[in-house]
Amino acid sequence: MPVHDEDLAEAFDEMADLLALKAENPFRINAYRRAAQVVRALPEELQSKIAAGFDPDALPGIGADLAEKIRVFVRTGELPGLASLRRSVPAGLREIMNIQNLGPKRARALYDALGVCDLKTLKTALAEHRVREVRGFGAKMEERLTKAVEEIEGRSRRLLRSVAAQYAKALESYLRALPGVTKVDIAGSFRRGCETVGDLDFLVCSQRPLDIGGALLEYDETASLLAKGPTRSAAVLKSGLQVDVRLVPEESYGAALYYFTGSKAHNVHVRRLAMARGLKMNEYGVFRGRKRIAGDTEPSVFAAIGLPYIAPELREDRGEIEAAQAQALPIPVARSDLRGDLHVHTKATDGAAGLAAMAEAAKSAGLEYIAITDHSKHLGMVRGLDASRLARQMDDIDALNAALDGVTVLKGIEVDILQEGSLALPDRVLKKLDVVVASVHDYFGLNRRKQTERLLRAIDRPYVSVLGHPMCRLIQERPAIECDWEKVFRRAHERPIYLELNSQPTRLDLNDVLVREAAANDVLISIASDGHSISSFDFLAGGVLQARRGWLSKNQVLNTRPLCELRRLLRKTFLA
DNA sequence: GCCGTTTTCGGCCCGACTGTTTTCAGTCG
Repeated sequence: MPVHDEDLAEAFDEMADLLALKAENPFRINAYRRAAQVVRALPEELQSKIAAGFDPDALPGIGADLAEKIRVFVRTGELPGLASLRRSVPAGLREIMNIQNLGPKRARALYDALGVCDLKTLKTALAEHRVREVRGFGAKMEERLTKAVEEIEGRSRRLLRSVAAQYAKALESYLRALPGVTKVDIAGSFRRGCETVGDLDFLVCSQRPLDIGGALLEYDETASLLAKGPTRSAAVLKSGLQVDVRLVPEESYGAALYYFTGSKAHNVHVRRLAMARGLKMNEYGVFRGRKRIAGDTEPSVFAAIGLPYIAPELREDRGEIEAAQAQALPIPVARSDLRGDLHVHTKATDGAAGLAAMAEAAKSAGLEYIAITDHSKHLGMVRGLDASRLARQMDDIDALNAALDGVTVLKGIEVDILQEGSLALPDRVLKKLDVVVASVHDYFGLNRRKQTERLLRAIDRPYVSVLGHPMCRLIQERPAIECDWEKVFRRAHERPIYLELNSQPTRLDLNDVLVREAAANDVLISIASDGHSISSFDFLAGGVLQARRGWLSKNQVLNTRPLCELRRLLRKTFLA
């Protein structure tokens, strides 16, 4: 029976929630939460790793007990102890303990006092004003909970980073323009470049700190103020996005920026490290005894605890701290390292602009080359190119290149991978091109074995250069295909072909974990816009963020190469 | 339940804010 890492992580999370409801040892609870997080960050599924002899005890935060539980889970799909725990705690309490302002303690208190055992009974108790009678609760809390329950039903979910960016930039400008404000930064998951963002964390330095809460209340886009204090204010925007604004003194700005950038797991780990060195770390600085020894800038904080600077995108406690200690951190690729884009559409198929316009836009975006990769003709792609239209486009590209200065257009195609792994155009057509991006656009639901075989067969075709948006996911809309990525990466390396990191904000495909794994298999990554209009090259910045989260350095990215070297690398993908 | 450059036992990150208290617990990030 296939057992997935996400199922295991969810079981660990449930274990933690139920133990919390029983007010068990918080450190034991935390051990389960940590285990869930560690499992979620794994690039390869545990079931196959364990089958190959891997000992889960080797994972950080996993000891003898959890290792045994993992082995049992992988074998049976059951987490030892979870079933009996479920019987001792009402199931519905789990869903309400994650409501804002309700935690395990309050959820339990409502259950004990009122018999509240799920969302429905909670709603009733709130409506009948029985909650305010419970010891530890009151009218205010009742009001907050009522609001939180309403919000849950409206399902305010995480926003794509690119969407959150619009709200973030507007509020940033507003805060920056306030009298007395000297510094503004956006920290949190936004700064770490996460693909989705749940809230926005602002850091502010101001000579008039007491004004900030009021200013936030007066902001056009503020729906309601959640908190207002001398160092922290919080609000919900009309967009549903929650905003936290922290006020910090200049001398603590770096420490606060570091602290509020997170991730939480990274912070906890680094703080343990500092503690082992006899230092104390918080958002105000690094302290030896009472003496602050660092804190005005982020680099000063790193220096004080004896670590090299770690880029925000890496701060997930996925090995970056150990790498930093070993002086083995990557120098993450930057947007300015990109010289080209190997996945671009035109109005010949579903794009909005013509060849020349896309080439000029690429040049303005600082690129030296692009590959035009319109769709192949296939089911569902109404205007996909057949062999004759493709031939005409190739002639057009020759003519355009003769006229262009400072940017070169390569001939390519985004060819469909058919259900059995063959391609939608014959080899004799593909071999005339510079770049062949092969992508899956249908049959997403094949099982793991079939999907893996399909991709391996496509990789083995003699004229394929890049596997396009390999996971085929749409963030928050469509899950990734099931696939043995380890096999795909190994085959891509042997062949060789390259893997795409598609920069469309809804795709970001490969994701951070798999990008890192692909690069670890010595597969070059093509960071591509998949552009359909002249503004699409802006997406590359988001792709680069994801690449940085996947630890990629410049030399691991295909399109950082100068054109002549790129041509050489592309020729290597064409067999015979 | 994990873990060890003071420890194999006794720790485990830490401060802010709120509401409900009468000195603090719970939640959040």
